[in-house]
Amino acid sequence: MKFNEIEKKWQNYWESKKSFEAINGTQKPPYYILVEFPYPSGSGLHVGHVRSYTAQDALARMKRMQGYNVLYPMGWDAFGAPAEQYAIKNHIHPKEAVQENIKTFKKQMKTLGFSFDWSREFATTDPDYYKWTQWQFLQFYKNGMAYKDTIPVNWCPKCKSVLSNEDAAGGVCERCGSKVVQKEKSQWMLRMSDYSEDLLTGLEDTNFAERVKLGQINWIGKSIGANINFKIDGTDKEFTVFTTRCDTLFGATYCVLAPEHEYILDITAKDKLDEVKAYIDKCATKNEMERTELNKEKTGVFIGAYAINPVNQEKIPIYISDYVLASYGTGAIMAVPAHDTRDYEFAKKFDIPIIQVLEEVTGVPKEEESFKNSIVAIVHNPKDGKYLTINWGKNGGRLFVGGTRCDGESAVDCAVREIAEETGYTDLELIGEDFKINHHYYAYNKDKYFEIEATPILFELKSDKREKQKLDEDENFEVEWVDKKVVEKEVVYELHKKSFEYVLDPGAMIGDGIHINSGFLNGLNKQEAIDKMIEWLEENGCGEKKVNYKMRDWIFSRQRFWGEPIPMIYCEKCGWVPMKEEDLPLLLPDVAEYEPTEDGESPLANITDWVNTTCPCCGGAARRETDTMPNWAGSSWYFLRFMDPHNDKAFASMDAMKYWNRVDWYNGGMEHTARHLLYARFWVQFLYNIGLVPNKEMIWTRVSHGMVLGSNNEKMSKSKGNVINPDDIVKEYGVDTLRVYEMFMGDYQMDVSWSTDTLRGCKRFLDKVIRLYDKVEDKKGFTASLEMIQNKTIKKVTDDLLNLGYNTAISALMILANNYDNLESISKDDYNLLLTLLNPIAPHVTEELNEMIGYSPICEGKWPVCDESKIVEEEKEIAVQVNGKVRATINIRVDEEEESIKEKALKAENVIKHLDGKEVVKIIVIKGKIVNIVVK
RNA sequence: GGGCGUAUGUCGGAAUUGGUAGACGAGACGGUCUCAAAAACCGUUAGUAGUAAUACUGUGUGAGUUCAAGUCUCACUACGCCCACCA
Repeated sequence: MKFNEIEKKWQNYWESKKSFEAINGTQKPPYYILVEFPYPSGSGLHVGHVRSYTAQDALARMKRMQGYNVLYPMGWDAFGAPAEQYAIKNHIHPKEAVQENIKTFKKQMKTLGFSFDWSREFATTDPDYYKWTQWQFLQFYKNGMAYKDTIPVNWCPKCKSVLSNEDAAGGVCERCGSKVVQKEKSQWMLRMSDYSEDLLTGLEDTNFAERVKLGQINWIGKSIGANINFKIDGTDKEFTVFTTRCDTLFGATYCVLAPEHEYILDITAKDKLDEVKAYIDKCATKNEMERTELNKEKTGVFIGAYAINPVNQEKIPIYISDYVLASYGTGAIMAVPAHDTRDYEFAKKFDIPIIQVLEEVTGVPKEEESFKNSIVAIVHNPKDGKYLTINWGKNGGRLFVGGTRCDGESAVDCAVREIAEETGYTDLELIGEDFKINHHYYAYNKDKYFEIEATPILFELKSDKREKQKLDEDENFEVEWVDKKVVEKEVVYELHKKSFEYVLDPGAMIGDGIHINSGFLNGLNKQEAIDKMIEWLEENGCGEKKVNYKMRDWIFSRQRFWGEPIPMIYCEKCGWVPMKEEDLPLLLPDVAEYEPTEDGESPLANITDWVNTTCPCCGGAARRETDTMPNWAGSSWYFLRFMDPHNDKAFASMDAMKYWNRVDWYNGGMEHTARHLLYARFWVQFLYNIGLVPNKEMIWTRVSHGMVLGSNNEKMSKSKGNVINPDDIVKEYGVDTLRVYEMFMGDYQMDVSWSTDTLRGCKRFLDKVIRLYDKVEDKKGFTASLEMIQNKTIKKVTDDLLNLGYNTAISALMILANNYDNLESISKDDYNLLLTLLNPIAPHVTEELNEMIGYSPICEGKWPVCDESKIVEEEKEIAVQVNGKVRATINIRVDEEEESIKEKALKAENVIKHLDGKEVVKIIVIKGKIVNIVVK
């Protein structure tokens, strides 16, 4: 039989037998496997889809054989912009395009033999489904979790359309290339930020992959810092700043308020008012893109007022600048230019003092050290770009000029003196001093440990004028000018290396170190100082510990047609009124024009029949909300619906949800690990808090797969011509080959590129399995010589299918098949075992071969269990190392005594050779693993 | 700029979690079968030297910990993804 006939035959069999339908409430233990439902795009199934669906399918098939009631559902995340764009162009309702695409997807999925429970299929665009999405929105609203706020949106004046951040990347409309502007819009918001802490702690009740958890943690962005109150000089007013670096408070040399800050005009000096107002107005007209543009020159205005630094009562100037965001923290910062990049740039531009309060530490601090002030002098010759170094050769390598400061001598004076003494050059121009470094070292000539505070200083050479060097007797070095490459390669001493980096690329010192110029913080590192400063602030009533989250509330409105209508009505008299629950679903109207309005309202706003309605509260004339929900809405709870998909009384019954309990295994793309997963968890936690779902976390394990790239290692795309269509592969090689290949191609969690060569190798493997049929004899039981490898393979495959080790599972099966192939004949049971283990990945061909030997269908049978007693090895070959190098191997019994292993190891021929003339110091025996003989 | 991840033969990738690096597959080369080809089968395949036994080198770079490092620690480089004036 041809493989396509075999495939059809078994697919029909499964369908007619309803082999994969999950039944709510059976006695079997439930197991819920979920894979992200796709957006049914026009281009059909991607080979990437095939990879994750096959992986989960293999797990589902194994779990069923292990006796679980497996729920492995599939549906469609079918709202979204592409369908709407298509509809605008072709003047048809998006739902028609969506239906067409779903048909294609479903046909492809069926061809690939995925064991989805199709009886539970739905699309987010089904009114029966989005009715409940709308209903849940009403619950958010009724519990005070949904509110309206005015938010700037990306607006393309040419397309007359609101753009997502993605479509507006770089401030340019992705579709037409025109410049994106900001437009204020009143939007629905969900109070997601209220759940920041719960979403963080909830992770402990999940089994998400570590990198997935990290993604969530970073997105939530909890930072523990401090609020610090600054009094405004000469007034009784004060303002509060948020900082994560309160340890640097002694280095604060100015403050900055966001242009939107509420106090500004109250505290601005009279003669500065016009200037300040002008700046505020200018910022207001700038769009978010312009304001957040990278590498932009800093702008700002001094407002003529001063703040009092609470820790040292210093008067420091207050500026306003748009690099401070009103929406984060308190909308005001204390600026520490020495230790913050943005503050540094601003201070340089406005010539504000920079005070270093933290020193980087190099070398290793020791107990008893002598202290010195010193310098590292770097001299640059602008004529040829070379740097002045002194080369000590074997006695210290290449260094810059360095030296110790005499009493009362400034760092620069010291540097000038040392340069003259050691190299003779005197005609220098000072370029700059950089941040001091705290360095620890051991001086051989003095046999002493030193701690030095070293100042890196950069000079330019003005002329070759040179005097005689004044060298001590022991100063025996060459003065050499070398270029930057040589410096980077040969100046390896940490202090000098760092100094060079500092002066070459001056900027804020961001890292950890020890505090200086900081009163009671001196000598402490960053974390110690933060803790101590928070303590001090709280004791002195001028600040407090403050937790901040990056995560904001969820902007829940989209100015689009093809989304769930938001079931809210605006009445002049009653304000915003929710629709009555019994009137849901609020259907999308059936029209054929979806042009957005002139002013960026959703296309729904044009459909007056639909918009105009009556107020559910007073019965008067009212208008519907015309914005729709974001794509994320429907996908935030679809996994609950799969538990009870046909319920018309509730989104899912509590009984059904309690039976399935939660999603045991959820797989999807890495790109969704932050946002989709966070939205879904937020949604569930809210439903839990109002008593509608049984668990606070409804997803247990989450794993993310890597992408399937084109054979050229780039993302598959039509324009690059590297797209592989799964249909073509199926036609030429068969479904099972494609499935085996996609599981074998590489580490499941990492990106892999397509290789048709390797695909052929998988075909060969399946051909070999088919050929093995000719070796099957009508014998009873298992072939004795195969039992060990068989049981090892059972164990390996079972473990691997549960741990994403699909590629190694297949490799183990290949080894088993090779073992079979080496024999003259095998038994039916031998053959059936191989077929069963391979069945989850290659279900069609294995069922067929299994039927040919007269066995009943694998999918109705039991998954084999490893007999541990059969895999105990008695003898083992282990390596013998001499000084860590393998010199021989010896055979030992697994339970062999250490003494006897030692004896054998020492007798091995090649070992004897390597012991010759050496003294054995130690013999390390790791039982059953390795012997290492240490010799001198 | 930040966060996360990755780096192993010609290629995709293994490595019992610190214990014989390169499993399995691909490709290449040589052979068997054949009039021939395909398929299949057998052999070789990290590098260098050697007929061989064997020796040396070798998991992005540099240091370190250890009897022992692909695996742990630190620094660096390159690439990928996500985020980004987040204080």
